[in-house]
Amino acid sequence: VGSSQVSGDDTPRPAPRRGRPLKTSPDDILKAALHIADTEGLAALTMRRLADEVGLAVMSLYRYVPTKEDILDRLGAVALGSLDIDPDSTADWEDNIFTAIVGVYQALRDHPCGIELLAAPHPVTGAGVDRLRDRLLAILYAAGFSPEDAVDTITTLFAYVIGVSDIETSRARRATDMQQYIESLNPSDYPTLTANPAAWVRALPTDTIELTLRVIIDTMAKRALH
Amino acid sequence: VGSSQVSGDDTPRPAPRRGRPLKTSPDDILKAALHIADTEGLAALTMRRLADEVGLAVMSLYRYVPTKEDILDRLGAVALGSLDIDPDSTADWEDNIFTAIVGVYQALRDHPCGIELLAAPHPVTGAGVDRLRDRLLAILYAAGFSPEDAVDTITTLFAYVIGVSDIETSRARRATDMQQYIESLNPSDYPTLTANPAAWVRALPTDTIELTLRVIIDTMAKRALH
DNA sequence: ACCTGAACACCGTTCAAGT
DNA sequence: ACCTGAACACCGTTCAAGT
Repeated sequence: VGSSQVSGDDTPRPAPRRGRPLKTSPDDILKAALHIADTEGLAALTMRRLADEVGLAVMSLYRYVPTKEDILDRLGAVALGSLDIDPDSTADWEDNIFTAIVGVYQALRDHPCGIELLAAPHPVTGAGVDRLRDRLLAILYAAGFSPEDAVDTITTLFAYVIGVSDIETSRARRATDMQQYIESLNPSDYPTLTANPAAWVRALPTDTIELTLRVIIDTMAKRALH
Repeated sequence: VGSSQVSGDDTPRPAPRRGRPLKTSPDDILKAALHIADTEGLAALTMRRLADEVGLAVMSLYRYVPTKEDILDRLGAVALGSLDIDPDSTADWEDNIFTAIVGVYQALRDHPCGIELLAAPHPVTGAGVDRLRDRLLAILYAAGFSPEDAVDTITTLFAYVIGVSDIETSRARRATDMQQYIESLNPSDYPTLTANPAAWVRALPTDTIELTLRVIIDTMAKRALH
């Protein structure tokens, strides 16, 4: 994770030779965009806001970036493609899958905007994400999974990890008013919910998340490998 | 599910007595909003688009609905609150939880905008959703779960169900171009992924979803009840 | 060669005017 | 009593003009 090179890799961008020096770079703009989207949500990512952040006039952004949609594409690639999946050949395939998917989860926690982008109509692609898909499949194929079982397993693991990240970041973004809201409900209408308002806003513990992932892997393996 | 009454319940709205008859009702507006948001996504839900749909000028909407945010609130309540959870007292608590969470999944499939709303910074509340939370907790408390274990179990099940719905609807909305994209990749870079482009766009089978839910319930029960 | 303001078609919403 | 257009502060983006 955490490489400072933020741009997609398949985009050669030769440095300018002469003339006025550039005020910034596509990479810096993308880094600023990622920061805004992660901390304030995708809705806060505005061309005007972004221009402010990098100290440029709005229209100057278009010198570095073709369109806002392109920024979103690259954001998805960065948020989810920054992790390196290097299966440990001495480890169980179960451990390799587990480690990889925990990496995905951590990437989503580091970059909450990744979740919003995964939910968006636009598919999240890019070298990093595609490599991730490819490596996960390779691990499962090597373990004896059929293509269908392998994809179902990856989808199931992703679903869980996306769902957890989704719940956690939307909870985190909306401060603490959920507990107040529960406390304001009529106890006779919602007796069980109001009996313990604090429990509901509790974060899912890491060991529960990891246990669930391991159980999913086990279950899918049993089904796929008879 | 499927009641025709779409409004929240805690909002008494007395019928007008005299004067010009109303062109429409808050309920009809909400129904139209739900339709747009479900079929075209939350981003397509525009006050202007909504006004068109109900045959009103934009500003006339504000006679029925205080603000767009209020519409979104009610949308969440409708999308997720329309299901009736009535635990069968003759059945296992496991079956009751399973049935309820499958109901949630179906509600999310019927109303994809529910997913977008759950990911939004605004919490999804309303009588239906709160009752659902209350009933699920009650089932688990009765089974002997601690408040923390109960909430963790519900969160885990919700996470999975939200993640699956999220993946499925975003796949559905983006037509079929993901397969084309995979086919366009360089096989030497992504050998496993490109070997079977069709497998990736496959929908998660219902029995895999149900198996996963049952396994999660089992696992959490084992942990919570020693 | 790089940067930027005015302008356009959108968005939600206020407010005063129409019937 | 109900409906609605003009107007405002936003949004992404085009295009012509500034240095």
